[in-house]
Amino acid sequence: MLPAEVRVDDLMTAAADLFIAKGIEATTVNDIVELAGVGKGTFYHYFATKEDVILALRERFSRDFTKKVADALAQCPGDDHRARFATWLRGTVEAYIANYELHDVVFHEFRHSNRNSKEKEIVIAQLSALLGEGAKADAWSLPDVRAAAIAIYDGMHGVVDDAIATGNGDAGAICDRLSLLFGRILVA
Amino acid sequence: MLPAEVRVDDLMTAAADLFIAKGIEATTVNDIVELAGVGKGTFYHYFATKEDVILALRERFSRDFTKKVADALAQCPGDDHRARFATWLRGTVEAYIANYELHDVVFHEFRHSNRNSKEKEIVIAQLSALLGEGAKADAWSLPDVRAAAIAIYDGMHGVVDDAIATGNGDAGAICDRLSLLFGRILVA
Amino acid sequence: MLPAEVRVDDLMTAAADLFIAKGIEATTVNDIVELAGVGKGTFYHYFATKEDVILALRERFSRDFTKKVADALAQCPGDDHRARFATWLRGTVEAYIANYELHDVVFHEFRHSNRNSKEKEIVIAQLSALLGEGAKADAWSLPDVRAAAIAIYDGMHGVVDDAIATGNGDAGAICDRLSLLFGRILVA
Amino acid sequence: MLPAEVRVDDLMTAAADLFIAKGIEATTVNDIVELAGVGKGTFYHYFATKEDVILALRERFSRDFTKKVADALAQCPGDDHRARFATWLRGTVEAYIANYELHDVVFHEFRHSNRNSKEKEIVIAQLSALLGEGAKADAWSLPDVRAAAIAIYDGMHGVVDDAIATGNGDAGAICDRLSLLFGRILVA
DNA sequence: GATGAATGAGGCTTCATTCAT
DNA sequence: CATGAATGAAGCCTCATTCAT
Repeated sequence: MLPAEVRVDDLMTAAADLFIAKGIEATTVNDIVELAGVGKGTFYHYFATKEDVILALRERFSRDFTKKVADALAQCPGDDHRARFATWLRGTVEAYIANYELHDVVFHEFRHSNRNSKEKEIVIAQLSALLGEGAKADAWSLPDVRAAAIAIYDGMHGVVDDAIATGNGDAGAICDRLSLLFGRILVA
Repeated sequence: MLPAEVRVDDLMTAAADLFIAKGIEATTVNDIVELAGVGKGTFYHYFATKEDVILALRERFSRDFTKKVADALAQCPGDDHRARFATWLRGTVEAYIANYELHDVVFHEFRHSNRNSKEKEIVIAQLSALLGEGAKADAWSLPDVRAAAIAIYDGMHGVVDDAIATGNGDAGAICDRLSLLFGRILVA
Repeated sequence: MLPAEVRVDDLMTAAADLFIAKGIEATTVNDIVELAGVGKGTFYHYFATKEDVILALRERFSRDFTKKVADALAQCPGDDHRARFATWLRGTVEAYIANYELHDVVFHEFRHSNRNSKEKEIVIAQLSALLGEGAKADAWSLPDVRAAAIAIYDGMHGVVDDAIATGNGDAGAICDRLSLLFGRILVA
Repeated sequence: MLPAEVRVDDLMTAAADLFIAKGIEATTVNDIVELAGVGKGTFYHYFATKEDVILALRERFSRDFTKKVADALAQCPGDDHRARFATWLRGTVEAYIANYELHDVVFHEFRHSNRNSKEKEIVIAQLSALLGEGAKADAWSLPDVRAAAIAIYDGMHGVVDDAIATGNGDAGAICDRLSLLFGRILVA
């Protein structure tokens, strides 16, 4: 009888590992509890359904992701907007590379008819704010901040995915390439 | 006893409608044959497995998509690279808006652990070629054509998704916004 | 691949036997298909849920029951109302004795919040008609035909149950006792 | 930490309410403790199993029921047998109407293969005694006291059920109708 | 006394696929 | 060609009960 948090965490981690390894559908609740080393009832003590773990994983992922980037940004002088963008890009790429497998599985493989998830919205809001501040301070001009944020975010995803797929998974190189690309968008 | 093609088409269309409405997993072969108005055995006459329909749907979607854009490009003078890009963008956005629901379901919901599908590769190749030609003709310069193609393509997807989600699904307005954005990337 | 009716019947009979022997709750769908000698899927080919068999059993029971009594009554001169009541009583008691186990299980053990089932209503209507005709022909008088029908029907059930429980399960003797009792109700 | 009796009573009442509302099977021990506002362990302090509550509920119901009728009868002169029967009828109908939902659930829905419960036997014995005394005193004659008691008791149940179902749940009117009916049985 | 986390056996149901007609 | 009855493996989930705190 450990504290509830420990169990929940064990179960979520076990689930994440299996989802990554075998996919969501192929992973059974049995697999999860076996790997977590608890009884099946325990799973349902903490999660109402199998879907629930996925949702919890999503939230945990987003929370971690957003926090990591926010922490990095906090280290950055508030008025050097280009540096802030570079920091955002670096943090985002690194966080994504570190966990893209879980990201894939949890955000793409499982979509219960929610095209634009709350989670993505948070990330977009974070980037939009950064871009908006830069625009306000005339570090760059942007006719449509939100569209730019989305294009940059999804563009980043695509390029990183491609880098991973083609084996060029080095965060530094990817960031350089993306900086060049997105630098063109962030002009006066 | 209609010609086989008609049957196949009926089944694919029924499947597509159901996949969009209920998702792939929730759609059973029973649902499909019922909507198509044929017996269950007929399904297995034309498709080896349920997966097969999805694959067929993917191919049909890609074929249509690529063809539509290629046709539009064919109308365009080969040396006006900016116009060609505008044409590509317009065609792509329109085709995507017209069928994004099927696109979602068939390309995202079903991923047999294939991060970069053959189909996406074709589209990227098409755009890369266009961008490469423009670069070669000095219409613009591009340090990394493939990265630019991917970023533009995925960026476009994200912005269109957002436009649809927020109810601004007008192709013209979206293209204008995207032209402004991507125009910045395509500079000398 | 036998005709559908055969399978349905096999399954219903197997279910009935098991319900009687072990009770509804204790009987699993597995038990049923095993006894019926079919695959588990076959069960769900014909019945949507386990409850469905119970409902089907109810209807079959009622249909048989009503028909048996109606047939017996058809043999009876339409104007000898006392004889008709005796016939009804005899038929009802016999049919009930022959199948009270199934009756118990199917009508009492399983009640999905339906106090007065459609099935009972049919039987009551049948008896009410008989009593009403007798009253109209002055074979007896009855201030409240429906109440009398219900009291007689449920009273019969109770007495037969008691006879069965105490081992006096002889239909003839039971009918004699009941005739005496109910004869008092059916007076001018 | 209330006195044990209070706890037991809270649990029984919670259970009764839920059994009535959702049925016995559908009611979980969790539901019960939640409604009672106690921990799950507490339930098992006072009841060995879930069945135990049902049994306890049965006994409480029967005790209350029998007592109520016995009290009413005690007010009645011992030699006015018709009045005594009328009192019995009135008390029984009223008690039943007041609690028929619990009665249903506790006596019908849960039957551990006990067709004739000990509890019913008590009630029948009570009525049999009353009828027997009347017969001995020549207030009426009865060839089979037990059969009459059962028929009257079950007949009463049926008629009251019907009255409730058809919305004529007035105890007075029901008793009038039943008096007329059963009065015919209780003749010299 | 009171709690509620932990359990695990076992039930119901789904559904892709086959194949005799 | 077309059908749909038959299958059975496999999954999700329930819930009464226990027991360490």
